[in-house]
Amino acid sequence: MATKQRGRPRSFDRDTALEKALRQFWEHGYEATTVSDLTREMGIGAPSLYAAFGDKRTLFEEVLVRYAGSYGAFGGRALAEEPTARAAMERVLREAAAVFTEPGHPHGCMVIHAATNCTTPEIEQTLRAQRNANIATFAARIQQGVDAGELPGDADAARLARYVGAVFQGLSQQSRDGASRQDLDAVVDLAMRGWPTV
Amino acid sequence: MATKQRGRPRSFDRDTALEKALRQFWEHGYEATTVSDLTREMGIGAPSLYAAFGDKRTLFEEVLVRYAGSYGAFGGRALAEEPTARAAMERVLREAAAVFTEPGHPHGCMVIHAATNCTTPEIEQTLRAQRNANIATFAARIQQGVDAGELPGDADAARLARYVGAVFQGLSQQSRDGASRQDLDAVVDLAMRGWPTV
DNA sequence: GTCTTTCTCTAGCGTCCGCTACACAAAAAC
DNA sequence: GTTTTTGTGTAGCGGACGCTAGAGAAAGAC
Repeated sequence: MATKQRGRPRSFDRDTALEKALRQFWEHGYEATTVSDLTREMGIGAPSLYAAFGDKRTLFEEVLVRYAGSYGAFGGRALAEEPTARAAMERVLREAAAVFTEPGHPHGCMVIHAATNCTTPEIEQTLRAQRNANIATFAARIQQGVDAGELPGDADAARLARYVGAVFQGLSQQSRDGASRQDLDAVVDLAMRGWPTV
Repeated sequence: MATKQRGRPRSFDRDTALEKALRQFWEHGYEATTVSDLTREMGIGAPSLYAAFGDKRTLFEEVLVRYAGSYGAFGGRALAEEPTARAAMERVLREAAAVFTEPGHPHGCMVIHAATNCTTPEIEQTLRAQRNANIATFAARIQQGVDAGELPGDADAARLARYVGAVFQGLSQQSRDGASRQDLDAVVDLAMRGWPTV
């Protein structure tokens, strides 16, 4: 494999261009980002974009994968690495507060904001499913904590997970509306006071 | 005033048509709602729409006023009628959980979701300002509670208000993603556990 | 060098967008 | 009745959208 390519080589770096596309979709959302916006930011012509990435929707789907593996990967790490359910959920929220307000890229969570007003139902549904799947992974981690006796035996993992998800989404909206990392950390402080103890 | 109109009378009820427009904007957002969608749902032709409501943007602004005075009015009532800051904030969240999931109209809060991915910066900014203004009214009510000794003297009204705002926005997103009123009530239960006591 | 393969550029396709000119219809004023 | 005023329907404007045909440019294979 990886045999030498014949023909004229691509004149741009595909990975760099993909990152530029990601930033555009993150900032403006799927539909509000036009192919013209993309080609301008990526520094390439429309035919090059279509040759390298397929159509706009396929490009967006590739952007989603890239996002999940980079800016959106902190959640999975927190779930895997923290010793307790509470520590995992708090770390998810703390890192969200940090990433959502980090300078140098758009604020908030792309999965929450990129297809809010979307006339392509499949795209809207894809992101909605992603959000609900994330909450389901929270619930699974919390249930582990319940089973381990970290939480009261009658604690409802699904409800706690939805609570964390709602706060997470609130943090994202707040960061879009101008809140600072300190502002969001204060929200997390208050949110974690609701966490049940044995 | 109210002297008899000359000329051919309007063949549709303006208020009914405005409510239909509100539902469309609430459901799909400002930009994803086309004039064609509006005329179809309102049951009128495009020239009638433009004669009665001005352009699309002016119609949306009138829809915002109507929303604030109807579906969005519960917040102001809670702030004015409840005796304590805590009761006011909890009622805001409880009524949000109810309204956001009420059958018969779109779910969630229009001010939060109608201009998320919006290429008209003025519209996006108008709704952002509305959201932040709402949080500021929360802060003012909470400060009253602090001054009245309902809360610890060092309680930060602005931070508490932002917390309530974040939970409010999380409830709205959750309702859009399919959460039931019971689901949201459970979120409010947990959220109010974070509220400070003297 | 020539041939083949692949990328890039110009130019423009068809469609939908918000919006409106214009002719006609329906009411009050007279 | 006629005149005046205003709403409605048809039909289409200019522009932006996502996308692509076709010609030329730039590389490896030989």
